[in-house]
Amino acid sequence: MTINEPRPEFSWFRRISSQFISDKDFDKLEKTSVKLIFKKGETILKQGGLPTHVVYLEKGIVKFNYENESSKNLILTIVSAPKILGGANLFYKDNNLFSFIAVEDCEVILIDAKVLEEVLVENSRFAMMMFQVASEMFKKSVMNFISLAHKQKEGRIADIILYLAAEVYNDTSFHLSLTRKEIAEFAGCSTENVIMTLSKWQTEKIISVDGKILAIKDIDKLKYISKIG
Amino acid sequence: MTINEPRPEFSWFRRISSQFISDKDFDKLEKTSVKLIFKKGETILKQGGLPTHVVYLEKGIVKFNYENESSKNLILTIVSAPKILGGANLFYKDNNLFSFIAVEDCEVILIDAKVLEEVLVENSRFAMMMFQVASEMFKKSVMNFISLAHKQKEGRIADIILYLAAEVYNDTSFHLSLTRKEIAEFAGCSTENVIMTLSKWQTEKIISVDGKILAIKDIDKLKYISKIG
DNA sequence: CATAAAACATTAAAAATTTCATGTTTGAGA
DNA sequence: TCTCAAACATGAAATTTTTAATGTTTTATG
Repeated sequence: MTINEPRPEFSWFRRISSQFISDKDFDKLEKTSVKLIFKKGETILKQGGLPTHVVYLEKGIVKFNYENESSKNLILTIVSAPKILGGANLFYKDNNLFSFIAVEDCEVILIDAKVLEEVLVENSRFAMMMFQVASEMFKKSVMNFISLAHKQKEGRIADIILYLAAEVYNDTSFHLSLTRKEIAEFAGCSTENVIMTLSKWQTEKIISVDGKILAIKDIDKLKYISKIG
Repeated sequence: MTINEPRPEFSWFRRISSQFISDKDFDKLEKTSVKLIFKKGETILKQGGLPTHVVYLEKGIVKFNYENESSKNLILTIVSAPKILGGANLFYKDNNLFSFIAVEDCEVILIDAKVLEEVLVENSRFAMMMFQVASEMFKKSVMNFISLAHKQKEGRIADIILYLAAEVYNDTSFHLSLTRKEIAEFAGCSTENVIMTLSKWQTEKIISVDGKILAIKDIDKLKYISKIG
């Protein structure tokens, strides 16, 4: 990670915040924030660490990673910029439940959690807005977990491809920055299963895979697979 | 469901709220609240409905139930009184993601969501507290999902038994109000699997089952099963 | 109290999924 | 550019889990 400009940008965050808090309060947040650049694979915030900062993801893609005692990973969700991360960590005083890891090169702004809390206490409508943002993210992971809990592998992988297209890459054709192994950690199945399923779907012309470029060719069929699980 | 006393009790909720809001604000909440009694199996709040109320569970046990298109149920979590439910619904304006269903006879107080929001906006520390309560609940379901996602059936069922003892019944021996089918819906596996696993554990003297009374006999072994997954 | 429905239970067969073994391709760093 | 590790790929064996078939027990209700 490299320290960059001393004065963060906050463009998207400033725009949505300005309806709720004063310039003075925003300056307070800005002054105590640091902008950092993380390379693909680097850990932005570590599971088990103290939630001293809230992460504003300005650019890039991040995975929420949970590592268990036997070093097996589970990806809870994947999000793309611009977004405020750490909804769970934000108001939760315990150690971080999971890590944030850059899936692509990221620009993030670390906001001092204490200062943010001060501002939230002074601006209840701003606090409510932040809660809502956090709840949205919560909802997304819950929906993924539900898919995971009572669909079979194909339905789960279909859900993930659809989710990536709709929420992360905003396109039915995208440069997949996740490895097969990571998709497996997201779907809660073995790597081989992901590889086999993707190959199968390619021969069935549901998707096409060319190097790292994945394109959904038959979104209706994919949605059908998701539906029947 | 039967309408009971016109004036709700709120005892636990009043005690924790009193540090944050005025008596006047509390009265405002109280006046617009209704106390209801739900019998085992009754739905307190329905999936898909509008989040017009926040539920204060005064007495009883409630399951968070998600029903999919093919009428398969998934239990997200189970909680016991006293507790504020609907953390996700509270700040989330969309339709309810899941239902609250009484697992035992329950006494609940339905708080008008609009009025509560007014009070929250006026009392940011109270809002922060409420969000923290919601986050705690979020954490519990996430931990269950994680267990679900990369443990095998036995590890998952062990996790559920341990969770019920520690968080719901507060005892290693308890009157199990869930059916095997419900445990299966919580563990994300088939009913037969739950039945077999419980029988097996009984012969291995890890638990004892006598009618509806379940007792953990060897908590270390159960924790070991949970750990190795 | 009778009776039907739901819950509980057990087993074998079928299906899904993982593990393992092996090999090729790709990509990052010396 | 060479080299090594990781990613990608495939198939078969082993394992886990579900489904189905069947029967007993418990519980709720007329």
